[in-house]
This record gives sequence, C-alpha cells and structure tokens, in this order.
Amino acid sequence: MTGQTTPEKEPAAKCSSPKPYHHGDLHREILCAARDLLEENNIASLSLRAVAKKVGVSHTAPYRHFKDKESLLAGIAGEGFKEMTTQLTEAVNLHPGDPSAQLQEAGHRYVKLVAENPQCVQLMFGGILPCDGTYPETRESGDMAFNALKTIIEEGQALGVFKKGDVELMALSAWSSI
Amino acid sequence: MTGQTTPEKEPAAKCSSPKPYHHGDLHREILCAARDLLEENNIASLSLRAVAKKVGVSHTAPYRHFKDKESLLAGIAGEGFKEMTTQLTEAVNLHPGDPSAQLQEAGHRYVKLVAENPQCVQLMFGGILPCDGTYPETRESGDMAFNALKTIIEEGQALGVFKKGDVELMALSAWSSI
DNA sequence: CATCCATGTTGTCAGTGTCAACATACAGGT
DNA sequence: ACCTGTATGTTGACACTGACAACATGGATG
Repeated sequence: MTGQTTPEKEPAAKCSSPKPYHHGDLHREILCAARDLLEENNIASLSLRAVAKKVGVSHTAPYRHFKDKESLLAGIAGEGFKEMTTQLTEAVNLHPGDPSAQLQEAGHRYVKLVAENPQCVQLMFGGILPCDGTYPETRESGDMAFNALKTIIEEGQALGVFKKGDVELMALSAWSSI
Repeated sequence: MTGQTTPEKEPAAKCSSPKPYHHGDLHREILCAARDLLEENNIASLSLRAVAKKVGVSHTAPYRHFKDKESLLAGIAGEGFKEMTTQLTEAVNLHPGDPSAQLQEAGHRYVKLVAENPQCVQLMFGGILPCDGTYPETRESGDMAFNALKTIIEEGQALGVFKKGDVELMALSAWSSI
C-alpha cells in the first residue's frame, strides 16, 4: 500500500494518555481488558497473561506500563474511584441545592456501581491494596471520591438539611457503611 | 488395655478432631500453620506448599484435608469466626446484666482481634470467599458470631438500655460498620 | 541521517495449584 | 491372627503464572 497514511487508530476512548507509541494507547487498553476479565471471574484468577492475550500483545507487554500485577490492580482501582467521583458529581449536579436528594441519588448510583462492578469495588474497598503511599495515583483518586461525598454533606449542613457535626466523621461513617 | 499404650501425642490443642491417624491431627496443624503464614504476609502470597513445608509434610498432604486452596482459606476464616464468638461471649460474661458495658468490651476485643490478625479478619469480611452455601461450616461459624452480637443488642433492648428497633437491622449495622 | 529511548517480543526460570499413581498403616471382619 | 478396605501421606508430573534478561523496533530528536 503505497498511499500509506498514518495508520488511523481508533480514538482510544477518553483517557488522558499523552504518548501512544507503537500501539494505540496500550496502557488504556490493558486497563479496560483487565477490568473486563476481572469482572468475568474474580481478583485471584485474574492473570497478566490473560490480559495480554485479550489485548493481543505478548505476555510481557503489560510490564512496560505497570510495574507488576499489584500495580495493575491499583490502576484498575484508580479507574474505579474516578468513575465513582463522576457518579457522585453527577448526583450533585442533578439536584442542585437539594443535598438530601443528592445523597439519595448518590446512594442509588453507588448501589448500581457495585452491582455492575462487584470485583472492582472489592478491589477498591476490600483492603487488598496497601493503603499507604505505595500507589499515589490510586490514593489521589480515592481521596477525590471521598471529598465529593464530603462536599454533599457539607452543603447539607450549610443549608441546615443535615445535622451539624464533624463533617470528616460523618463522611467517614457514610463511607465506611458502604 | 494397658492404659494408654497408644503413642502419646501432644494434646493437639482444643480442636474437636476425632481421628488422628498417622500424623498427629494434621488437619489442625495445617490450619494453625496456614494462619501463621497468612499473618506473616498477605492472603495472595499464602501458598499451600509453604504451609505443607512448615508443617513438615509433602506438598500435597493438605489435599487430604482440604479440597483446594479456597477450602483451606474457608477453614481459616471459620476458625476466626469461632475465635470471635469466644471473645463476644466472654465480653458478655464479664459484665452480666450490663449490655452497654458488654458492647464496649466487645468492641474493645474486636479491635484487638483485628490488630492481631488483620489478614484473617480480611479473609472473614473481605468478601474473598463466596457467601453462599459453598462452605457451610464457615458460614455456620459466622452466623454464630453474628448471633452473639445480636444477643447483646437484644438484651440491651429488653433492659431498656438501647433504643428499640429492628434487632436484625441494628446488629447488621454494627456488624457492617466494623 | 544518526542516535536514543520508549515500547514490544522471545525465551527463560522458579514457584504454584492440582491431579494421578503409588505407598503405608490402622480398622474391622473372619 | 490374618486379610482387606480405606483413610492418610508421598512422588512425580503438568499447565499456568509472575517476573526478569536479552533482544528487536520504530518514532522522536538532534
């Protein structure tokens, strides 16, 4: 094919990956494939090699994007937290000025998220990953989701809808009870 | 009967195992060793072979006592629940007629148990094991612990110390918040 | 055009879960 | 006392896995 224009690659979804080199954003594709395989079975039976095969690369290719298996898991958890943040934010935007409805909507969306991605949620909250600073990105994403929840409660207190009290503690309570 | 001519074996702790054949209660020794190794690292890095080596048997010996690795994990979780039931019961007996103190004591003991056996607790509540009837014995032990907690709350309500309400729900709340 | 480095592949290794085949010793019937 | 079945333990093997080293490739940069 002489008229070889740049091998057009699919838009590669929505992620913010700066450098798609040879492959079209392998990092993202691996994350997606891993997430799919994770939900198909369980965490223990997720293998890097299966992920690589699903994406269509060699069995060590993932090591160019994730230090080891746990690192990949942390990546998946991070995506989960981002998704959760999105849901919480949408819940807020859907009911402006009504923290009570926001909280209910948030709860509803959370249940749905758990129902659809049980293994991923397990990964996020199951204590499989170390909670220290081993995976800063994952931790950051988790904090964002936590803050989104805290925001709802703070707003509710400001408007007198929720009882006053330690926001941190209340958020933590709601957080842990899920 | 020349008294106990049978080769004297150590009391083998407190478990109810009827038939120590060749080895002296391998089933129990495997459980103990597995629990130790589990706490030394984490669930993912616990291997049957390491357990077998620690006990001093061949790498397939555990298969005579546990169907597979998950089954062994379920056994460990069961032991954990039994231990928890013991702690809850002791908390009750320590403060007869004072459900409030019972609950506090129970909480105290629970925290201690978590601090000393984090991996085991993770196994019990982390959702790693299937919650359906796959491991009846484990489930039964778990129910016993749950009932022990329920008992405290019921007694508290009967004595007017705790607010009335759905016992099941309150217990579930306390249960899940830990 | 030369070079570097991020990316991807091949080959390899030790470790793991699990099974089949075999060995052993206790139990109960005869 | 012997025979025999069965619960228990061992040896050997297999496929799979995570991880590493060495090598290949191609885009970016000078």
